[in-house]
Amino acid sequence: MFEIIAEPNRRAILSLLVSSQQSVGEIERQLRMPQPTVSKHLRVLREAGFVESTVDAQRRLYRLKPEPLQEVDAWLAPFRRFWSAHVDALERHLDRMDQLTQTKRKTRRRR
Amino acid sequence: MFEIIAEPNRRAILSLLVSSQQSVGEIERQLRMPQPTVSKHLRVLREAGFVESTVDAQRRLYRLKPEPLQEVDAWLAPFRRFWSAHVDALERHLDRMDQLTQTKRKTRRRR
DNA sequence: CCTTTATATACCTTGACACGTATATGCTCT
DNA sequence: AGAGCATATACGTGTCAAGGTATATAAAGG
Repeated sequence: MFEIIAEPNRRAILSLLVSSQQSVGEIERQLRMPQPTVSKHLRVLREAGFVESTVDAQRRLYRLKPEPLQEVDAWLAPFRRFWSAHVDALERHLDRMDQLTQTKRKTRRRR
Repeated sequence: MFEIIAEPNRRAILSLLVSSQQSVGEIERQLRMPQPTVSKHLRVLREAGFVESTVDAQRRLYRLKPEPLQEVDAWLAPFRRFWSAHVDALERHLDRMDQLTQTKRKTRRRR
């Protein structure tokens, strides 16, 4: 999963698809990427469940599937807790600084 | 950035550090990973700004830095919008189904 | 000082993967 | 049926990164 989105071209493709579905040719043109490259990355993305495709005559329309990226999001959850805890700690620290300094200069930090 | 967290051992190290700072040896033991491997991954993580270290006698204590993972989180933002839009669409769809069926059977989906 | 402990680095080998080029598959339209 | 377009796949090549083993650096303690 993480290996998949480690590849810059694949991330570019995913970012393209977030707005709407696209054919291979459209992706190829917008990203200025040789067609076999696009097809191969799409294959990887499809097999990993990041995208799915439907047939439209000779074209294939690719669109995003949410699940894998949601798992990435889920993996990030503990870290989000970590850094928001840090912001809290920083705020408490600043508040304490505030307590200490407000006796000297009579201004107060806004909340 | 994405390349960094694509490596499973590095993700394991990051997950360890989310609870509290750890020395190289502690990481080595908890993850059952040879020491040079740990050191090399920590170097990569440090140079990419995912962790920082302080010296404690012969030990080095490594702790998380939030910024890089926050950037990953930021990259995910558009996709979060994408899939919550989809949940919304699904809900609207179910509500419409509800409208259509409630005339036949007199029960109503709970909100 | 010398040994032990903790961590970092050097070197080598191996495997995976991304790319380019060429070619195959498949659909459409005349 | 044949030409042309859209997409997929096959193959050969180069690069890079991870792992293992050995060794270097450095601090602690007797």
